[in-house]
Amino acid sequence: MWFRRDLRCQDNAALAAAAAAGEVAPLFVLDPRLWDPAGPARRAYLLRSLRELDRSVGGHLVVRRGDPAVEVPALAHAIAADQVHRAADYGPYGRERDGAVDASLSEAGVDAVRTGSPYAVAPGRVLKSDGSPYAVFTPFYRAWLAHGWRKPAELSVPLRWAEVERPPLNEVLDAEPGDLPATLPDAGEAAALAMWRVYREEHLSDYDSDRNRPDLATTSRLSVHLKYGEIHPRTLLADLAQRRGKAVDAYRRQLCWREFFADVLWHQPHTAREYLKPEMARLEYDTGGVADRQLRAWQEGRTGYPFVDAGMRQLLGEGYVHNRVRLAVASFLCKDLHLDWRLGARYFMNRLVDGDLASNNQSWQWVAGSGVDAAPYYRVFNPVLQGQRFDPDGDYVRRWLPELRGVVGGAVHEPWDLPGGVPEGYPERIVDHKVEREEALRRYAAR
DNA sequence: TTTTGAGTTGTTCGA
DNA sequence: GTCGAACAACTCAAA
Repeated sequence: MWFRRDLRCQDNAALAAAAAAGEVAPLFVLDPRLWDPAGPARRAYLLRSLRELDRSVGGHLVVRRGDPAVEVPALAHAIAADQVHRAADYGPYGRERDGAVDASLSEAGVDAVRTGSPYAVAPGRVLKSDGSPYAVFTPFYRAWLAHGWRKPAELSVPLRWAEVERPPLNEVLDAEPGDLPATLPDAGEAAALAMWRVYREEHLSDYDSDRNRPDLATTSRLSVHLKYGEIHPRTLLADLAQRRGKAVDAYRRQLCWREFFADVLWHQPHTAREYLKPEMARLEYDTGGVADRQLRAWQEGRTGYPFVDAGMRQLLGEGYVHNRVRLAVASFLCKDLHLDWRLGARYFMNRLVDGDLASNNQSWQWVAGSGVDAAPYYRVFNPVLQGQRFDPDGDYVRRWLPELRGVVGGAVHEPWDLPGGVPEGYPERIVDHKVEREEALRRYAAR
């Protein structure tokens, strides 16, 4: 069983298929093509998740480093496996890699068996009546619901792990990188299931009303666990099906956004890095020394707009940002600083512990007006209003900006209006939102 | 086949 | 303070 982005044993269709075929040797390949660009937070998290997976598979996990097209057939040969099981991967690189691995397995006379995917509905399966893919979310959502999905996968026979000679995991796994966020979520399947259980019972019912509130703990924070497949969306959907209400519908709808973006990437792999709407690349962007300094201020959470800065400090501190705040900081980069969305997307992918190529890049394109079902260009987020609306008491801002902890209440969103002026140590605004909003509208209209 | 109307996570303005 | 319109353009499904 070749584990990739499905680091779990429960509700794992590929693992169930492997178990049904006989003794299973669990394998993970640390692939430099994925490891190198992952950034410190995801590297550290993956190492922790692999240790947890090793525990789940009774200490039998084999970890190898290198090109999967070499390492997977090599292990298959060494233990005389007749099948290699894996789930589907729908990313641009994953497709290419899996094709190469399948080819080398086939040469070696080993069956490559593909079962399941990281999604409830595999990308490419939901199509319009004319056979073309959806480009708007709501119709996709309706068709996705109508399409439906399988029940969680169950083992038909108990798992039996093959005894494979392997060096101790500590000798194979790298030391954790430096430059880590101060806190990372607990890794592994058990942690993911526990998170979901608590969320489902205690917070889900508030999801509809409070999910946009970064000051409250009202989102499930399962993104990182979904990213690494420590829990399958089908597991969540099966639980949701037992419940009724607007909160349940809203949560299911958010899961569908993840599937929608994966579907878009599947149909148009180049959108992982490039504009879905190429004409948007003609937009007039700021470049040069000032733009570089402003990008750095944004990255470090020193723009002078508290809601934006709190988000960027949360990214540094946790490798995670609340979804509402991701929208606000992304809008700020694109519309207030007039920078290319790809700069923001790249930085996010470097720092996020839950960084998912499809969700990250399609969402950035949505904000920039270049994606599917994109925000209209005149939809410019006002960082002060967003703060006042979604962090009314300023608790979220104070949590991440120690310089502003002395300010009471929602006034913290406009530190320049405080009686004593901007508190010591907190920067003045690097741009005037009112001016830059007009400038953004001008540039988008002129495109 | 063509038309029509709803949809898309926001802000600002003026009545 | 509240509310609807305006801010484009385009997809999609129903009529």
